[in-house]
Amino acid sequence: MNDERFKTKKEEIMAAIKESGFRMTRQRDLIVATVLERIEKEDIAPGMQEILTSVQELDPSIGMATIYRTVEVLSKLGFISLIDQGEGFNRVTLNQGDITIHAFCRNCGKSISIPNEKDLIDSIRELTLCDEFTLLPQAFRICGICDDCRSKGVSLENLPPGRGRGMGRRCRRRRGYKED
Amino acid sequence: MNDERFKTKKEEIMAAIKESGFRMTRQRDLIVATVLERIEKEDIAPGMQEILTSVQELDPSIGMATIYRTVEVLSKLGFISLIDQGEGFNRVTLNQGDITIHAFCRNCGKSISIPNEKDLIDSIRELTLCDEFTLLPQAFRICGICDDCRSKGVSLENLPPGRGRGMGRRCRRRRGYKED
DNA sequence: CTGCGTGCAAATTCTTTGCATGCCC
DNA sequence: GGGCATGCAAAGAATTTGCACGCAG
Repeated sequence: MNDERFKTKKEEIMAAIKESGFRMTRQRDLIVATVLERIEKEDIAPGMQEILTSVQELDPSIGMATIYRTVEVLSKLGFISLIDQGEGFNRVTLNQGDITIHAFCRNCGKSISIPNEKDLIDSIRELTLCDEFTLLPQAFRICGICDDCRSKGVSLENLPPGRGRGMGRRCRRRRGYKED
Repeated sequence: MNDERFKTKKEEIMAAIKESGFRMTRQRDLIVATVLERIEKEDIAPGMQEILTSVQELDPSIGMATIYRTVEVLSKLGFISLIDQGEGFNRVTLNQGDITIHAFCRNCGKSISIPNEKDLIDSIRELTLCDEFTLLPQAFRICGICDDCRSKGVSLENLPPGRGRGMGRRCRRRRGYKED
């Protein structure tokens, strides 16, 4: 993914934000740029916390609420999708056309490229076009075990927990709990 | 889905629980039965709260923690998957073989049957078997708009929010939110 | 100017866990 | 009888929101 396309995408998004009646702010500019950079240059679907951390390197005053609110706008405009990989939080993926497939290794979390992704997308689109219902633009996640992990002996039997929102979390800290 | 198969499935699960070293309890029996009934008879992927409510009709002393803990066991044994449809909570689906596809209408929430589901499953399996990575047993969700809603004029443009864990929730009720 | 967007902190919801006690094997 | 399972309530994490103020248009 070259700078050319990166810039084009960013401008496309910014234009759409304005056209839709939303306002273009310094914060939104930074967030859009950060998300695009993460996704397009590192091929990673970033989590909300990661986005916040990156954005705060450029402007520490930006808070998490703004990240969520901007992501909501981008989602409404159809540019991104939120996917839950069972890690306990959502990740942001860029929509490629109407159907995006995101495969990852459930052991190491790495993105996995699907050899015939286009064909698979076509299969999904074809099978669901047949008049039963209208497919919405969306992102699919496929979980597997990558080659590296597999060769290290990781298999279905010895996978780490990782199901549910935080299932298997262990350490806890105390925080003032409010009762009313 | 007839009673015969329902019973068989339940016994299969209960046997697996014991064989794996877990214990079979009155609570687990009720939960397994309830989940199977919901899924196989009503063709619905129930949420945790729904399961609790149903189970409590049979035994009001059972708490949510037990539901979560039992679901975790069933998930570990590979019988079910948790899927997040962007509603703010997980739903439980029964794994059919290694790949399950669950399509639903993003407007009314109804389950949608995919005409050529088997073919689509084969496509996924085929494309991902090719030595890049090992596909894990899992459930996919496909969001669309069902025929009914579509004919009522629902389209991509006027869909209710519904993305993220509660994104777009508007009316909130106080803490003790129970459906009854 | 007008009112959307932001920052902050508190609130909310779903989920998980510590602990005392129950009951499967 | 030993130890996993359960119930309860508190804790925890991610996400959302109310409010006062800032800034885009």
